Amino acid sequence: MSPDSGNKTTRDCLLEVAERLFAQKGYDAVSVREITNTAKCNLASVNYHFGNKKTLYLNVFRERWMLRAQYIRACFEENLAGCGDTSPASVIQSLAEALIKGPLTDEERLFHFQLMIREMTKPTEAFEIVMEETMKPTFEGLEQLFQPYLHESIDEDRTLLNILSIFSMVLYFNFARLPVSKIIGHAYDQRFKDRLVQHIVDFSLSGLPVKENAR
Amino acid sequence: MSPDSGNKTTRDCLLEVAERLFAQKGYDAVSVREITNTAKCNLASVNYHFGNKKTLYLNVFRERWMLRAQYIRACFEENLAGCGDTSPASVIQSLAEALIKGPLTDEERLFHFQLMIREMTKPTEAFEIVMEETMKPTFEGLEQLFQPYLHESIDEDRTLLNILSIFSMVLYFNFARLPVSKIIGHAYDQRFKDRLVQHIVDFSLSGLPVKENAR
DNA sequence: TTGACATTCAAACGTTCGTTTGATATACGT
DNA sequence: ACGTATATCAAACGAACGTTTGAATGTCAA
Repeated sequence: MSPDSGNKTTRDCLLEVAERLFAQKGYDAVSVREITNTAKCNLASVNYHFGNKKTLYLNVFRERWMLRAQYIRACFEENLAGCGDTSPASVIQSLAEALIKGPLTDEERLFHFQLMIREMTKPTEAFEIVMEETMKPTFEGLEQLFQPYLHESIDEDRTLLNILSIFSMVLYFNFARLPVSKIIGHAYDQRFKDRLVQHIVDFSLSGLPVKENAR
Repeated sequence: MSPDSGNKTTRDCLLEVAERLFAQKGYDAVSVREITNTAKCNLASVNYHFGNKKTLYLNVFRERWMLRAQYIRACFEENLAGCGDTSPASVIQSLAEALIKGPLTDEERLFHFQLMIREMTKPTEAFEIVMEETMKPTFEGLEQLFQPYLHESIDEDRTLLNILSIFSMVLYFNFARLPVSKIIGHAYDQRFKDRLVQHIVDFSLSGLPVKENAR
């Protein structure tokens, strides 16, 4: 046993290193040699433990990505339970906090959403995992939570568009840190993340803060 | 002269094919051989006309991406001029229409935003082009348009966050067609795009359509 | 201690990559 | 018609790729 350092198995070490590199550079830009060198193990170990590079990538989603998605979901449900009600304000607040501050470290969160974005721009087999086992259930849950509070005239499609819009903001502020930082002019520290959550809640509930007489 | 078909030069043909493939698959997943085969020209022509693969990629941004960004911007300004005023509703409507229906074909629009997303997740030298020459100027213009209509208490940062939120929706609905289609349950036809524009305007101005007594 | 199994290792496999080369074909001013 | 610059071509270059191999090492029940 000679993985990265500590008592992790070579297999786990490969998954950990692979996740970081795949998220940062994308599947094709990372070589098996780069993974095994970073993990300080033999070149052949990827094929020994996972069969091939593609299956390693897939297992990053199965064994790591899915786990993180479950953490985030659990955090959302805890946040919401702590609110005492299921008003849209509470739901959005709980969701934004789980996704932007949440249970993950900054690094984990970045990898998580980078991998997600990569699957959306160039879907592989992992796309099904992301969609069917994570996004669809979450969106259906949100739909049911919002339903009683929305105007009766709002059909299902519009509710989904609203949820997608909230999701797009969370996703964007998570993966596009670089351009956001460039435009806003400061880093993603704790204070900024608090502000981000507040902004997403405000914007989702009221849109632009326009003067009444100017609409 | 033996490019793709018609009277385009080999150089232009290479740029055209390269844009499509880079957008669809990403820089590393596309080989020079795949580009030159698709463009029906010789393997060496990439190096003859552009020096190397990386410079070809960069020129896709310089000669094609930037041009499209200018078309979109011009379309936005036309739309806004047609509105007769610069109220937030008119600005957002003009912006959403330019970006979602706009002057580009569906294919062009997809490539445009896919390339943009790729630069945001893994920036190269092209990132500077996207940020400094396109996004920053656009955002500053929007900021000045919104300013007179927003509550005086709103500082610059909050205005930028609002603009980024609108932008995140447009970006998401443009590049994430696959997951959006999967969740909404139908394709990106003209009717859906009309609806999308209307939704973005509504959501940006009012947020969720929540009953008054439930906020 | 032995034998069976799981894991790690250095080395090599054939393939594909980006790039270079030198010959050949075409276009154009003189 | 000639000479020069421009463009295209087939072929080859060395390097890096994913994967395979077979020997070496470690682990542990019998």
